[in-house]
Amino acid sequence: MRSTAPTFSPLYRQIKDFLIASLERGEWGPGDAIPSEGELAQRFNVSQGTVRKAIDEMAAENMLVRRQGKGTFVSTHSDPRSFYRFLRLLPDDGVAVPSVSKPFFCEKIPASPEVARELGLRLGDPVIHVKRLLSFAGQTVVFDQLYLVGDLFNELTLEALRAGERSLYSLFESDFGVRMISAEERLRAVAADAESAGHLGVDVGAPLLLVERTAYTYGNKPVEWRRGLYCTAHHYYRNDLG
Amino acid sequence: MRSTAPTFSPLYRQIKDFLIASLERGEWGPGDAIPSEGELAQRFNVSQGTVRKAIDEMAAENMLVRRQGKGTFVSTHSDPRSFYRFLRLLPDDGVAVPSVSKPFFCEKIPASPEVARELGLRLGDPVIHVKRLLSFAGQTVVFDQLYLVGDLFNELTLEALRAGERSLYSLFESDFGVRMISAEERLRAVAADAESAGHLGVDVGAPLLLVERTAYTYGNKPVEWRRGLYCTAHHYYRNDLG
DNA sequence: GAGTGGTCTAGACCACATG
DNA sequence: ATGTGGTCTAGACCACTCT
Repeated sequence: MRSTAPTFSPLYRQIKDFLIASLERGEWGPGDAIPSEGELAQRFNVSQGTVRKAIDEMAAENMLVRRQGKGTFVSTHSDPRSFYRFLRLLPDDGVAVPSVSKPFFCEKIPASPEVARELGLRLGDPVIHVKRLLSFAGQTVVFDQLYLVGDLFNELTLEALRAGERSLYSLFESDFGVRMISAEERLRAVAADAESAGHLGVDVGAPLLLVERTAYTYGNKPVEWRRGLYCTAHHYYRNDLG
Repeated sequence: MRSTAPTFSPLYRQIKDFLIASLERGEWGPGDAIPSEGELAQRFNVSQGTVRKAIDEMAAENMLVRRQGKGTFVSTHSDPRSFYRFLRLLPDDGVAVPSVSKPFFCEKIPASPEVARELGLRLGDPVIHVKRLLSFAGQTVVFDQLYLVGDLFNELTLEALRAGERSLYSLFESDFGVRMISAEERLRAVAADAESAGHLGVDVGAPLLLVERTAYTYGNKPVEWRRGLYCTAHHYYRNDLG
C-alpha cells in the first residue's frame, strides 16, 4: 500500500477506496463478513489502527456494519437493522408497521428528458418504468413510479417484482447486484391528479406529499429515479436534523 | 459516572460528557476555540488519542468544528459554514438564496396540550408564541409559528426579534444562551387555511407543505416546537438519505 | 519557528461471541 | 480457549496557519 509516488490522499483513505472497489466488484456479498482488521492490516502492510479508520468511515456511511466479537459485515437491504432506512413514512402514532408493496406495472421505455437528466443518461436510453402501491396495515398510502437504468435491470419483470415479500431494494440487491447506498429526495406538496386520487382513495385536488428521489449506488452513480405520492392524512414523513 | 447499573463508559465518552457539560455551562462561547488536544490530554491525564476520539464524536454531531492548524471551535449559528443547516428549502433551480425573516407577532401564552406534550412541559406552563414569514428573493414562501419554552426566553420581544439580520437561532444563541443542537421534523401535505393562504398569497385549499419541528439543545432537551407552512410552488424541501 | 490538528505505528488490554 | 472488534497509550512525523 505504501507508494513511492507522491500521493495526496492518506493511507486510510486509499484503503477505504480499495475496500469500496472490492465491494463494487462483488468480492464480498451483502451480509458476508469481510476479513478481520488484523488480516487486512497484514495484507496492506499497515497498522490495525489505519485499517480501523478506513472501516470506521465506511461504517458511518452505512456500507459496512461492525459487530463486536463477530466481525465486520457488508450491509444489506434484507437486514432491517442496517439498511432499511429509505422509507421515512410513519403512522401518526409513530409506531412503525410493516409495509406491503404491490407492483402492478413494469415496462421498458425510452428515457424522457427529465428521467435522462436525473439518471445521467442520454435521451431515449432504455429505462424500466415501474408503478407500485405501498400499504400500511391494509391502507394504501403511497403511489410510486420508478425509473431504473435499463442496462442494469435488463430482465426485470412484473412477475419478478411480485415474487416474495422483500423490499424492492432487497430484490434489486439480490437479483441484479445493484446496491443502493445513498439517495437524495425533493419534497413538495401537490394536488392529487385523477390517477393518484384513484390509487390512494382521495378526492382529486386533495393535498399529497410529492417525494422525488434519486438513488445512487457505489461511486455516486445514479441508478434509480422515483416519483412517489404520499397520502399524509394519517401518516407523516419523519426527518432528523442531526 | 452511571448509577443505575454497574455499566462503565469508556474514557473518551466520559471526556465527551465533560466537554458537553462545559459547553452547557457556557465555559466556552459560540465561535470560541476550546483548549488544544494536547492541553486537554494533560488536564485529564489521558493520551491525546483519547481526547481526539471524544472531539471526533462531537464534531460529527456538529457541536464542535475542527480547523487544521488553528484549533477546535464551538459551533455557532452565526457561522453559515457550520451551523446554518436547519432550513432545507431551496428554489427549483437548486441555487441557495439568502432568506429574510419577518417576525410580526410575539406573545407569552400558557402551553396548550399539544405544545406542552411536544416541549415536555405541564399544561399551562408559559411559552412564547411567535409568528413570522420567511422570504426568498422577495417572495414569501414560509409561514412559521414558533412555541418557545417560556423560562428560557423570558424577555423575548417583537422588537428584539426584528433587530438585526441574523437568523432566529443565531439570535437565540447570542441573546439567550440557548443553542439548538438537533431537531426532528414531521412533514405532511395539507390544504391552506385562510390565514396561511393570506400570508403566502395562495388560494384557500391550495396544497402546502406542513413542517412540524421539535428542536433540542444540549442533553436532548426540547426548547422549541415549530409549525411551518411552506409554499412549494417554486421551492422544494431537500433531504439527503446518507 | 511555534502551535495546532491529521496521520500512522506497535503494542497492550478489555468486552463480546462462539465452540 | 480463541478470535473478533473496542479502548487506550506513547511517541513519531506530516500539513496547515499565523507571526
